[in-house]
Amino acid sequence: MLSIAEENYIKRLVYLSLENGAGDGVGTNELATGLQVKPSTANDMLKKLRQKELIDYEKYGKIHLTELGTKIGMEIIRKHRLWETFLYEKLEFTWDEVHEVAEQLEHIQSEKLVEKLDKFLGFPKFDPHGDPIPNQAGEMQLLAKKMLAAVNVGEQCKMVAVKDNSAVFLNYVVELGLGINNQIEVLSKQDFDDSMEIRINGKTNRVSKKFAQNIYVIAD
Amino acid sequence: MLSIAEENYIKRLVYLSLENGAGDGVGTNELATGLQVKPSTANDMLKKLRQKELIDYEKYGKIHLTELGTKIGMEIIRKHRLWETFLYEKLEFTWDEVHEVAEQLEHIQSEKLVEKLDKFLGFPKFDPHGDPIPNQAGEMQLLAKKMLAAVNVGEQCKMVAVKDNSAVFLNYVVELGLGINNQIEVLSKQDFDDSMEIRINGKTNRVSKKFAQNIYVIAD
DNA sequence: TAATAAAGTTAGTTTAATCTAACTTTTAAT
DNA sequence: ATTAAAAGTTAGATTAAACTAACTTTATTA
Repeated sequence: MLSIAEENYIKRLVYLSLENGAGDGVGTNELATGLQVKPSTANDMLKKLRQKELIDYEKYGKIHLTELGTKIGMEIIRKHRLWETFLYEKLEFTWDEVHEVAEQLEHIQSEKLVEKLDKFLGFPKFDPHGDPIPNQAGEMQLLAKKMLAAVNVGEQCKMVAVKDNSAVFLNYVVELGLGINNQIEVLSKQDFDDSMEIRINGKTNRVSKKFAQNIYVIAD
Repeated sequence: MLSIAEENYIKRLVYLSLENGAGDGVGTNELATGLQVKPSTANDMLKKLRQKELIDYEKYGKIHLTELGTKIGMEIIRKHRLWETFLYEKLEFTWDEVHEVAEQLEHIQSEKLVEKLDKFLGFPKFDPHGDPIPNQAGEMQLLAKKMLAAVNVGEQCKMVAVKDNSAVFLNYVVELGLGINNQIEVLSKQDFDDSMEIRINGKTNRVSKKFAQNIYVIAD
């Protein structure tokens, strides 16, 4: 069984592998930064994880998760997202509060707990941030998510997730009356600063480029 | 903030203090045995906990929790029993499965989580084992749980827990129409074999001494 | 009450996860 | 193509929580 520290390294590796795309692999410094540890610390842990056959890499080379490592990582993400859903749906936590507590809950070891929780929540497919929840086999729906900034004038879309999970950003989102699965229509764009006018539930707002680059949508 | 190890020592000290009664204090070996560590390990931790003013003791003397130590201990027990209740009531865990998982969940740090969970469960006063759940202030109903076998003829009581968790026993309990919080009236006792006649929901049954020694009740 | 057992303590070691500082390899830029 | 910067590694130190072995104090009992 893995320690909490080991689980955190594996989880971060899954996220970074997805971000970097395809078989690009992950770097030591990148990983260390993401975990807020020094590269030397990450390096030590990487040796241990390779020993346990959860990752694969050569000295000075990129890190890749093995099949086993990926499976374990997906389980942790599954737990994280199920707990986020629980906190949001059942305990009235807000969007920005769920993450921190889920970071702790994701390390609880009990297969039965995860499956019962999943059932209790009605087998949700997405968490409150709109991110897909992996199933028991570690598979998850990849929805063709894109940035709001990439939507053309006159088109409609549906918000599915946010990129930035900070409290300041999420508060702003809520203030705009925007939530998961809400429709957004792009009314106009300014070439000068890439700000855009959008309509949410009949209400029109102007949002910045930075904002539009932190909202994930799907075509609608 | 306390580490999981520190929390486990404090929790065990609360239980042992209650068991030993009044101001008797707890011994190092007793504590070490309860936590499945060596006395020397416990001794080191005790120094740290004294440093943090959670306990009070002199070299070679008995250990007493301070007011702060007791408060923290009761919070951990509160969390443990709320989680047990959650697992039992909401996730269909059985009586004997809840403890192990609650041992992990009790260490999650989030005041909001505890209070929201309490509310979600409808502010329960007892956990699935019939043990009282401390309130936010750390106070709990001290119910003098006793064996059904110890109830006098003519008295009424309420079942709060079972001692034996075996399937054969639990099946028998169910067959008798007995469940948690059910009233039981002791109608008569046979001095010969200590069997007793009891009334459950208007139905009268004769049960053995062995049975009566495996049902916990409180006066009613 | 003296001897022995039980309880408690100390000193020194181990392991996991972190750090700093110094070093090596790879990558990028002039 | 050299060299400087970035990325990655190694060595040695630290802290928390555990251990063993040896020791001291307190309690028991013959």
